[in-house]
Amino acid sequence: MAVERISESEYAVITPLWEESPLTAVEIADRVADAQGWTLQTVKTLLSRLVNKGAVAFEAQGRRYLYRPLIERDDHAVAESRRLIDRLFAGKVSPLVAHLAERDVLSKEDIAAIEALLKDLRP
Amino acid sequence: MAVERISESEYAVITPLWEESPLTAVEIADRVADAQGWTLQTVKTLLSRLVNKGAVAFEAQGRRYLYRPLIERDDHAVAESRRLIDRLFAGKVSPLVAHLAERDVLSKEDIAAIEALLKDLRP
DNA sequence: CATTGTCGATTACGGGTGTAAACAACAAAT
DNA sequence: ATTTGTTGTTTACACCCGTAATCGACAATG
Repeated sequence: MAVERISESEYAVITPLWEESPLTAVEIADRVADAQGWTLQTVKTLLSRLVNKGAVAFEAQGRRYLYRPLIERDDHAVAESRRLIDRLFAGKVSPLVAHLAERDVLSKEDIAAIEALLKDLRP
Repeated sequence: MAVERISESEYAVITPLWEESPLTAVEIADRVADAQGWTLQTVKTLLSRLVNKGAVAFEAQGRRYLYRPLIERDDHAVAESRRLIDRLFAGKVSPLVAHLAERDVLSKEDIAAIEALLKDLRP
């Protein structure tokens, strides 16, 4: 079953699970409280939506659940990136980089990093 | 007034206007019918939402409207790209390129194009 | 035991989205 | 002049999203 897309808020909630898992709802809420300022209830709602979407699994530990991610962070990042690149740049990455460069969104270090990794791709 | 974000469907409808403008609702519907298969009504709904969002303007020509874009294609592309890169890659482009390279999303030509344009950035 | 706290589950609710159908006004055709 | 078609406008409606409040069950505490 293909995993459904997850929303931006759901992404914020699954992120701590990619760093450490399993975690309880309370632990996750603690980790996102700072950046998001959500109540525990909101985090629980987002968690159950993630479960419904097949992106997160849980296992009961006594009366509470331990959550762990079912999707990979990289898979999600690549899928979302491809969607955007397909839609906005006809599937090519160079126009994206060109536009960002034009708008000075690329730092010196970022540019150097891209050049380095592309160089390593060549046989 | 900051222009609101536009949805994916709205993007599909404004796209023909970036290629040629002004256009009537019927002309736009014709141009997207192929890819999207929407009825004229749907296209009109999306057009009026774009107008409400300040992304498209119209001018009455007799009984029908001539639409033209108010936002730039590049501005939109860059804004959406930045959002994604900020969210998924902490604002850096190199991890994006790295992930795509890893998954073989980058064609030979795409890689060459990126290298060329980055080289030209250097003073 | 009875109260209080805590869990997950259910319900809420306004706004956005995808996808139109219905409507009112006007023009074209008969 | 009446019918028919075409315009934009209004209304629809189910589903997703952000953001919870409420509820019923169980646990902890007194």
